[in-house]
Amino acid sequence: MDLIMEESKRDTKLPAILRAALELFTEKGIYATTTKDIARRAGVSEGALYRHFQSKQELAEDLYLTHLSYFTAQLDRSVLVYDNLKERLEALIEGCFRFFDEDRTLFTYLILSEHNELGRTSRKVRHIRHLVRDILAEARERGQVREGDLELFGAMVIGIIIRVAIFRIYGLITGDLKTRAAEVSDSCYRFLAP
Amino acid sequence: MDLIMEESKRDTKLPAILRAALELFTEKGIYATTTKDIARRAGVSEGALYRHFQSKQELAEDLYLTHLSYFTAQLDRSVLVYDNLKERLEALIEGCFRFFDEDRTLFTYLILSEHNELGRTSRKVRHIRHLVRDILAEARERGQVREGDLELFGAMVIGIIIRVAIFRIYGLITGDLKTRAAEVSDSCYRFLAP
Amino acid sequence: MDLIMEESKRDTKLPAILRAALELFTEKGIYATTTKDIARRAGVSEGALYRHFQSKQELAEDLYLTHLSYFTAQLDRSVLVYDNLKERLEALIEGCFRFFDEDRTLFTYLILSEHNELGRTSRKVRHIRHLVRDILAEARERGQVREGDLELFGAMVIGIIIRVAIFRIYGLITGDLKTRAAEVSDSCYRFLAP
Amino acid sequence: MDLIMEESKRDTKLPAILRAALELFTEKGIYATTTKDIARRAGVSEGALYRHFQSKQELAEDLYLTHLSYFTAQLDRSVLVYDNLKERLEALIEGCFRFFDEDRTLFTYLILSEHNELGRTSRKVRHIRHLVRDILAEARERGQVREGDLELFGAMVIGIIIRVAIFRIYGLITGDLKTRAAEVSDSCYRFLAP
DNA sequence: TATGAATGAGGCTTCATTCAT
DNA sequence: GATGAATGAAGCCTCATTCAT
Repeated sequence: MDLIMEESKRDTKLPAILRAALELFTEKGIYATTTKDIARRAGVSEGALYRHFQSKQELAEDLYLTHLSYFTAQLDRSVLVYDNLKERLEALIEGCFRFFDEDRTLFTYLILSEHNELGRTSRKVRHIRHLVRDILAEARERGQVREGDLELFGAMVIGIIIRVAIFRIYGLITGDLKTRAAEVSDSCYRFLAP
Repeated sequence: MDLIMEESKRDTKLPAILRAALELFTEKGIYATTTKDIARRAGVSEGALYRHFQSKQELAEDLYLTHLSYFTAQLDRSVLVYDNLKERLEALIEGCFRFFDEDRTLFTYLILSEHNELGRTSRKVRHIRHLVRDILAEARERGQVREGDLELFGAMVIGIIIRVAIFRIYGLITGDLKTRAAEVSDSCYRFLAP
Repeated sequence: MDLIMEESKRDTKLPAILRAALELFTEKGIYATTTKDIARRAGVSEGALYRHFQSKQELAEDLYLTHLSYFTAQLDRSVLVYDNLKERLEALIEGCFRFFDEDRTLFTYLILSEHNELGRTSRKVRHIRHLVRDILAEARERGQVREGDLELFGAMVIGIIIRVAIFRIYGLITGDLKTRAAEVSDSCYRFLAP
Repeated sequence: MDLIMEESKRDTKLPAILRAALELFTEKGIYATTTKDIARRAGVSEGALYRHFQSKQELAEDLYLTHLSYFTAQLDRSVLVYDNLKERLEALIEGCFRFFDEDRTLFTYLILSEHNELGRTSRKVRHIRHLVRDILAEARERGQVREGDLELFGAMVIGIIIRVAIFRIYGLITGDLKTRAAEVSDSCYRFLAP
């Protein structure tokens, strides 16, 4: 009984606000999204936003930091199951694409958006960029990567993942990305392998 | 005499406006750039902008369409010199990277910015995306590309070019990109070749 | 038992609210003080304020009217003990300064603040202004005040009391004001005496 | 002709804005005055305020610093004509009261308002408080002031000037204050003289 | 023609007050 | 009765665009 009351007290409009903000930030960018937009889509008043966040900016940053931490941690775990480059690339790319298929909006906000608007905040958190760098560094130690600048290779892997997702959004590619994971990771392996 | 002075005034201000706008749009985005910003950096009054453009939006679009057309046309010519995938990739990537080295701001505005802010306008013009698509389609006809979805391959090539440039901007890669062109086009060829 | 707890709860919160409000109104002014400020400093919820007062304005007015009535009545009594101007001035000024020393915040709220924010309300209650006027009128009848406009003299006496207190707050004067009472009332007497 | 054009260019709404702001700040306080109030009374749009000032606060501070500097400098000069306490007090008080009669609103804003809202800004400028302090210090050196704390005496003189003006505003005193100057400065002299 | 003051719409944020729990 | 999330009305400020000079 008490529990229920507590529950219902907590029955806040926060989730609706978060979802509305995420969608709009992704669709139009943080700047172009107005607080009124968010409020309307969330079905609340504008003032309600400010019970949960001090500013629109803070809302955007919270959304970014919270979810990106979670996503990267998950991806880290998936990758660490394996110890060779080929399987790690597969795990990485499949993890990304599965996430894209499950919540395209969130993936777009976290990974595809360039986020000049978040400023330094976006550097505070582990990103797939760091994961890729780590994967390649370890692979190099084990002799699983051919000669060449690792940062350059990292840029290429990440560029591939991101642009494939963007093509999917624009409809230049169709269907679930998951079904493309093997082909993409195979391609990456082709240019990385010794 | 008056005429000449007026002429030269006009000659003198438009380029300043265009350059100022380009820089600011690239640095902060179109939305976040104010007309006052542009006027101040160009050394003209705010009102003066409206002698050349009907709106800030039009200025942004003009800038995009004009330069992108020109760049893509140049790149088209460079690529058409060759008739095989390997050399065409080299021409493409070297063209892009050389452009990046020569005018990073313009390259960023044309190719790296996602430009939600330009809306449909950004679809009106030939983009390197189309060039890559054409290169791959012809290569496929000539049996120079292995099996696999061409759109997917295209996404990957473009993703690589773009992300390498972005890494350069963030300082994760250093030096002129031109020096990386061979390594990058070689990598592309490795995963595209039959 | 429950009743007692509730009773004591009520007993406990109203004074906290009143004190918090008084302090904040004095520090920042009524306008600049938010209900959230008051609630936080009093350790209650914002909603709780509305159990005791219908509005922030009413709280401010209550605070003013209640305490000022009480203070002026006390001062009236102190002054009426005497029947000559000299001693009455001493009683008046010592009463004011002692009050200042004992509860500077309350004195400031009642006497030093100009209270545009209270509007007409602040005219509803007997103020030291009226007491001074009465003292001087009686003194005039008894030939204890020299020639001159009594209202002007009243303004001067009150101005002296108030400004000395303000100087104390700004630290331009130091120590308990009580120790200055004799010197100040003597000065007043000097310019009032025939 | 050119001159006229230049003049008319400068024919800005700034004076109207300054006057409207001054009046409203004096009537209702800075806080309680909205930018909309100011704009309406000045007959301009709200945005127009921001061409001349960065914020409402800056407008309030400018108004204060500019005019107070000017007023105090004038008063300084009037007082320095004399070299004895009696005449200096007369010059001081007559200067204040004449100013009050000429522009009551401005005098109120500069001298009568407590201006918690201006914060530290209000300490940046010479105030009649400093002038009075200087007058008394010199008089003490010349043996023209009786024993006693000079700061306390200063507080009393200023308190008298201010409160007389406030009584005039409330209508407790009537007529031009200038006509009261002699009586007031005489009273001050009575309690200051040895 | 060039300027920059002005406009007016709209953005972000605050806050007294209400109300469901 | 107490809580604090929510409301809705302002408040301050920004900015693309216009227009008198």
